[in-house]
Amino acid sequence: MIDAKLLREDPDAVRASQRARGEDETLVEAVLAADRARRDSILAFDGLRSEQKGLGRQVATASGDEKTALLARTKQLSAAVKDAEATQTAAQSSYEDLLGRLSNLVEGAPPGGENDYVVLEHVGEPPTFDFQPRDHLELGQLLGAIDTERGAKVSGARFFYLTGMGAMLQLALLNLAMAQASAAGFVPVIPPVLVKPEAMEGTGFLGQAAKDVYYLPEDELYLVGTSEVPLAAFHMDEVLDADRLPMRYAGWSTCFRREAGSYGKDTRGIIRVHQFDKVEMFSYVAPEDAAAEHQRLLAWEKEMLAKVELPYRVIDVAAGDLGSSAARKFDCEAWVPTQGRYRELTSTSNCSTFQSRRLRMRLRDADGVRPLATLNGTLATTRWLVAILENHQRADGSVVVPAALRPFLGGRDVLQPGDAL
RNA sequence: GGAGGCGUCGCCUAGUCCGGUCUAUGGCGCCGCACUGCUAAUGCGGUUUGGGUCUCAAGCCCAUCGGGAGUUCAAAUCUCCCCGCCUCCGCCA
Repeated sequence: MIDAKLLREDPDAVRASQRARGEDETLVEAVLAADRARRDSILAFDGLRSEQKGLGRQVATASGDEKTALLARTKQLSAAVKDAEATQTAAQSSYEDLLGRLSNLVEGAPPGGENDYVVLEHVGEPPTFDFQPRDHLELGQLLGAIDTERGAKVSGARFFYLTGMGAMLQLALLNLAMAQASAAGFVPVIPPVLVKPEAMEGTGFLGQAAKDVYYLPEDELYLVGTSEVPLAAFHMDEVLDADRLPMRYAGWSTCFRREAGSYGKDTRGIIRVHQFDKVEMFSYVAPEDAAAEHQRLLAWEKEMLAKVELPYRVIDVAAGDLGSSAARKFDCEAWVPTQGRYRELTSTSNCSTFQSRRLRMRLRDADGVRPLATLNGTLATTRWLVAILENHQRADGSVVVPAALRPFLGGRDVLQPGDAL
């Protein structure tokens, strides 16, 4: 939810943001009209209610004929109050519905759509092989690490088993990420992955992303596509003391995505799957600190990528490709040798005050209570295994384990085909 | 799954049976002021959140007693549904 006051005072800024995203500009007019209707209805209701309360106090102390007369008047008024209240409730909810459809205000993202990102930097060199490199699935099968056939047999397309060293490698990666986050001051969290509609709605995933969300109608619960959801909703309906900020959490969770509309895309291997694991960073900060925190999250992602020794580039995602909650987004994309291109491994979004308004989270400082900003960023996912396997492979199908991961694998420095667990 | 209890503006708490100056009591904490070498103590005042009005502020107004619906001229208080917490019983690990 965007700042209603800003919308009223500077609707052009909101129109410009909608335009940059390629979204409906005329929505701005509709919201403004609904806002006027809402305020009119509040004015009418408050006035009547005030009168009713005054009369009520007189009734309480009156008696006899005087009381009878007062009761007659107040009875009439009561009907008018009921009408006004119904009008107000309707006006309020239609206003909120419209306001909720506006995406967050873009802050500095390049204009354009999916292909209009700006490359900010390249880090590391793509490896050169004097042999024909194998892709991650072939390596995974050689190493007994990835089993997509049985994944499909048991659960369907886009499901897989991690077995043996594959399972261990993923645990090592996620543990390394948790260790880094914890050392940086993040509170480690293992959150619930089934959440109420309120949490899903509040984080902005029931808008344009709704088709990618698993829903359990019997229980009215959603499976989260990222621990961003439970981490953002963690402080729902709370007022946080400003001197406790920034508050940082690192969530480890399984993530579930329907991947509707991506049929035929990345069907091989584990690049795009319905279920994977992820360590996610999440920050609550003062709005004026959000841009700086965004850079810090990006720096922590780069630190993690350096630890697993992957070549990658950083892109500034274009306005039209942002999620509805994000004001700006940076992705780190690792080189995938067999695809000859960079693929997203991390994504960090500055949601400014958009999520905190929807989830009714505020900060309290000397000046009073005001919204706060939320940001999130990826620290490791199952997809990282793709890049690690492919970039660190050797001619015999073995894979060199990056030094930072070895302590989490009992000191093992190479994964060998035929390795016993 | 069955039975019962509880939920009040940071924390604790009065009020709910029997609806009406509840415009929600008191304490703790916190903030401001006064007094005082300093601190402490004491005294006085303030202290939920959201919204509306207003150029801003102050002020004023409305809503808010877990959430929703209902009864009533009037609901913290009565009725129903839901949520959460606790206790006991049953069942399963």
